[in-house]
This record gives sequence, structure tokens and C-alpha cells, in this order.
Amino acid sequence: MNLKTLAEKLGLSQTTVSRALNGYPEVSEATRLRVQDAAVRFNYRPNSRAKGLATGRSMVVAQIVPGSSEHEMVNPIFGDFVGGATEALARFGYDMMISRVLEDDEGKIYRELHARGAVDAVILQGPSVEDPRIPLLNEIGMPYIVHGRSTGITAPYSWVDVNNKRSFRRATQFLTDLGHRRIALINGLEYMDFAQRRRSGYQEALDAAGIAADPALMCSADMTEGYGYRETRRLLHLADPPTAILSASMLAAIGIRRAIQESGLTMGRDVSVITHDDDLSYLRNGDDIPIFTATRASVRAAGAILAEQLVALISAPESGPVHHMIEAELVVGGSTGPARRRT
Amino acid sequence: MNLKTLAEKLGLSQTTVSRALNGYPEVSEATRLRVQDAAVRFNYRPNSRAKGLATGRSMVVAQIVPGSSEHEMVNPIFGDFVGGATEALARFGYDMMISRVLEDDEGKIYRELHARGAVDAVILQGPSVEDPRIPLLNEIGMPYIVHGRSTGITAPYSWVDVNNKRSFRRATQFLTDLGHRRIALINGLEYMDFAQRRRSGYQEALDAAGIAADPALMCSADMTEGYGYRETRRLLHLADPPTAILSASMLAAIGIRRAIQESGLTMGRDVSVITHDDDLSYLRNGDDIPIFTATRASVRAAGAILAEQLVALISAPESGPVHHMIEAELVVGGSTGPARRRT
DNA sequence: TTGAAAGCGCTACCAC
DNA sequence: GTGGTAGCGCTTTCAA
Repeated sequence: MNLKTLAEKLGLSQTTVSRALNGYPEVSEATRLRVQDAAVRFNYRPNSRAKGLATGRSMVVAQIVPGSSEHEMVNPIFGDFVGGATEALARFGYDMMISRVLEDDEGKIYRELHARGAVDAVILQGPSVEDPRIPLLNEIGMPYIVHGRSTGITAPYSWVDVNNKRSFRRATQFLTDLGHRRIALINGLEYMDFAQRRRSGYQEALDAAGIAADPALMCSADMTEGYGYRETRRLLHLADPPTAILSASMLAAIGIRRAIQESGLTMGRDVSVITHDDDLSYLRNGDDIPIFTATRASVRAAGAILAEQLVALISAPESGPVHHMIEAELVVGGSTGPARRRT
Repeated sequence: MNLKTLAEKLGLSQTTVSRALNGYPEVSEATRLRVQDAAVRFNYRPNSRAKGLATGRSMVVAQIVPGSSEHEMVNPIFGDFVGGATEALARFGYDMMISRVLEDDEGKIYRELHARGAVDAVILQGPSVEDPRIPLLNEIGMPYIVHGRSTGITAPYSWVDVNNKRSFRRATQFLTDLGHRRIALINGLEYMDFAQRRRSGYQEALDAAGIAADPALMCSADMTEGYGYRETRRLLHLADPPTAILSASMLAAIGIRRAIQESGLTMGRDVSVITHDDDLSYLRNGDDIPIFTATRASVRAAGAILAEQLVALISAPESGPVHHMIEAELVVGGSTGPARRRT
């Protein structure tokens, strides 16, 4: 069923039917109702491609799946973010498209998506410090929002970010308040902007507590289970091991817990772990592990927020770049006993 | 840059330029090269929507994000599957679109995607037993491939599936061979077809070993961390607890490990755990936990395989439905000592 | 308040 | 081997 046949069935012109369906004011209420009714009856849906051709907009937003040859795994919370964004976009009539790059040249994909007119805007994931994709997108003239920020970029750009610095400062301070002085940070790749911000929050809290940061207690790599495991083993074998570990990844946390357990230590008593991204709802009562967590549900919410900002940006580009900071709620799971093995 | 202006620049007709670019034979090599060169120089990309309108194909495949109001979390391996499928589809010129449903009426989405001409085919995730979406898609006439199978559907349909039954039979047999007789199964929702197949493989192996299945050792629910944790606690508090646990989810496994650890038991010595979907590369040497695992990389590969089959299906629908069984390689991590707490 | 018709950018048929 | 042209299904002036 297309516009033409629908119009014929109604004995109206395509123009009138189109107007009635798209909420134009110059249609009488009577015909509008008649048209809408018929559209439902015949299960009419305007053809996306034809509509796109005529309007010059595709009503599609693209997202590049992170994952080059180095880190093949897709972050497990990626699905949550996409789910939240997709759902929110759908409410505004947008579809979500996923692209994936093999080479390092992610810019090529953006250029092509734009030239093909395949998408109206893109979501930029995992920005690095001075991310080259930002000036590229500015040059191309494609609307976009960065999920995160990019230190060193002077040109204006739109972003939606979680306040990682504050989260990690608070988490670290939570530990120093309990008396911990040997606090390890198992961080992500530090060319990633968010990882730098987390580290800087950690650093600030240490400074505030008068603790000198120990390079032996900090590490940075692609967040995997094995990485969390190996680093935790290394940390626990130090002459002066940490009494607490700060992590930022669900996957790394699995390895961390495992390494602690293997060492015959008890989490929460011997080593406190603060982590991210877990479903820790079942740990809230009587547990002995103090845990801060940005839940997976909050990741979905972040996706939805970004989507809404993106729609706003597309609709009113003249308003300039949009910025939105998400102050993630930190949830404490488990009881919050003091550090046992203080130095 | 569009066809028209490119043709003008070359002093050729749109027809010729189009033919040269799309590999039609009736163009002279000389002009073809000239055209291709110009296309690259001017960074010309045919407009997707216009091309789609003209050809009647959208070159887009859709995937519905699983996750209704009941299970809000997206399966963490979802991203891996999508990544693999997206990459493979791109090689054939297809884009991947993600949709998400709020209501239970997933069928409505398929109907709409089809009516709008937004996609050429869809990927059906998480089929239940007698999944109603299969007859629906048959009726609509939209090409699709089911990721998994659906017992009870008599109509022909295309699928790509992992041999879950065999995997779980082998995993269970692996345990019975080691002397285990109390083997628990922490299963997914059993209206899901794959969960039923896993259970049936488990059952077969028990039967072969002459072990009567104990309902107290089996449970079924949405695979979450908390679920794995609670069920493992329950199991370990039984008068006659299991010496081994079979799980099938990365998330549930986190909870399982935690519950075991809290009980003061040691995984591998007191309780063997067999699980799925983990990055367990770091457990392969000298570890005391026997673990079978379908790695996340294999999930990506499955996505790629499904994508290839889907392209084949779209290209040659007259060949009838396609079927592809993936025999997942089972990886043993850790050493494989016998059960210690046999009954 | 309604309708005719000119595109949007491309493919594909038919003629040369 | 090359080019003219009629659509694909919709929106959007411009007229009535």
C-alpha cells in the first residue's frame, strides 16, 4: 500500500493525504479523520526511502561499534547503551544503525555515511584525548554527539558525559575515609579520555588525604578479565600490597575477584574492591564488601539521554553545541567496615 | 556530489556513469577507468536512499534488541554477535539496523519495518519454543534467519544455531567421567528454545551415566548475576549438595563464583564449575577449575556466519530455507582433577 | 481547503 | 558502447 493507491481509495489527491497524515493545518478535520482511519485500516506506512529522498533526511542515526584489531571484544555494556539510545530515538521517529570498522580509519566511515546520505547524525564512542574524529566531523558538517569528552580539543563540540572524575574522587575518598592508604587503580587505556579523568579524580582524592601516589599501584590497559586477574596478582605480591582496589570494568572485576580469592584473601576484609558496571543488587545486605557501582541500568539511561540531546541538536542546529553532564549515582553495596590491613 | 554533476563533469550521460560504476559489461574499459577515477577524485558515493528507491531494495538488515520490560539488561555478548554480523554484512554492502521493542508485540515492529521498506531482512534472536514470530514473518513475506531454532514449528524456516544440546551433553559427560554424580544445572528461561536444548543434553548425559536427575539440582530463570548467586547458595545449603555446577551465562557465573567463595569452598576442589561465554584465557595453566567455555570470540564468529547465510538467502530466495549448525569448540581451562566430595 | 506537477538521485528500459 | 527518459514513493511549491 502506497500513497498513490491510498489516495485513490479515498478519492483524494496524494497531496491532501500526505498533509493529513503529517499534521499539516490546512486540512479539514473531517478529511483528516477519514484519511487517518483509512491509513490504519490499510496498514499504510510511508516508504522510508522515498520519504527520505523527498525530505533530504534519512531519520537514521549511526553508531560505530568500537573494536579494532587490538581489542576485539565489544564492551559488555555496549548493548545496554545501544538499547537505551535506540529506544529513545525511536520515540522521535529515528532508526539506529550500527557500523563497524576494520581499519584504524574510522573517519573514512563517517565520510562515507555522510556522502551516501545514509544517516543524519552519528554517536561518537570512546573518545581519546585530542580525538581526531571531532575536527573531522566538524569539517564534514555531520551532526554528532560525543559520548564522553576530549581534552585538548579547542573547537566547540557536543557531548554527553558521565562525571567520571567526580565518581572516582568520591570512591577514592570513601576508601581514604575508611583509613585505607594503599589504594590501587586498575585503569583502562589512558589515551582514552574517560580513563584519564578517572585517574585524575583518584589522584585528587589521594592528594586531599595527603597520600603520595605510588606508581606501582597504578596500571592501565584494555579492560579484560585476564588483565584484572594478572594485575591483581601482581599487586597482592608486592612487598607492600594495597588494601583496596579501584576498578572500572565489569570484566576486569571478575578477574580481580578471582585473583583475590585464589590468594586466600577475603574481599572486603583483606582487600576492598570498588568497581563499576555490575548488577550488585544482591550484595546490599550484610555483605562485607564496600562497593560503589554505576549500574548497567544507568548506562541504558545514559544512552537515552544522549539520544534526546542528539535529536535536539538535529532539530535546532543553530542553537549550537549541546553539553550534558550525568552525575552518576553511586550505590554502596555491602557494609562499609574500615580497612583491616592498614599500613 | 551526485550522479548528475559527476556525469556533467565527465561529459557523459548519467546512464553510462552509473553502468561504469556498477560493473555493467557494456561499458568500454577506457571510460570505465575514467569514470572510476573521477568518482574517487570527487569522493562520489551514490545516495543510499535514491538507490534504494530505484532498485526496491534497502540494503539494510535489522535486528531487534532483545529485552522487554521483564529483562531490561541486554545480554553482554549481544555486542559481540552484532559486531560479527555487522562486519560480515558490510562486506556485502549491507548496513545493520537495530530496533528495540517496548511492548510484547515484537511482530508489530516487523510488520512496520516491512511496510516502510526500511529493511530487506531481519535477524530473529532468542526464539522460544513454537515462536509465533516465525509464522508471522512467513506470512509477511520478509526474509529472515533465526539465531537458534524453534521446536514445534512445522513450517520451513531458516536458522543458524549452535549445537547447544551436544555442548551440554559433552560438558555433563566430562563431569560424570570425573566421578561427579551430583551435578547442578543453572539454566536460562526454559521457554527459550536453546535453554530446553541445553537441558536435554544435560539430561542425556545423566541418563548415559545411570544418574537419576534430581529436580532440586535444576533451576531456570533469567540469567543474571543475582540469580546465579542465589541459586548457588541454595544448592550449597542442600543436605546433599552438588559437587559440580553447570551454567551457561557469563553473568550468572559471576554470582556462582561469588557464592562458592563466600561459603568458604574452593572452586575446582570442592565444587567444579562449567560455564560459558567467558574470557578464560588466563585460566589455562595449572588452574584447578575445569571449565568448558564457548568463548566470546566464537559468538562474534557466529554473527558473521549468520550474516553470510542471510545474504545468501536474500540473493537466492528460490533456493529455499538455509540451515547452519555451529559445532562450538569446547575449551578446557584449568586442570581436570576428579570430584572430591562425591556421594 | 484541495489538487497538479515538479523534483529528490538513482536504475533500467529502450533506442541509437 | 552510449544516451534519453520513465519511473521508484514521497514532499512541496504554486494554482485554484
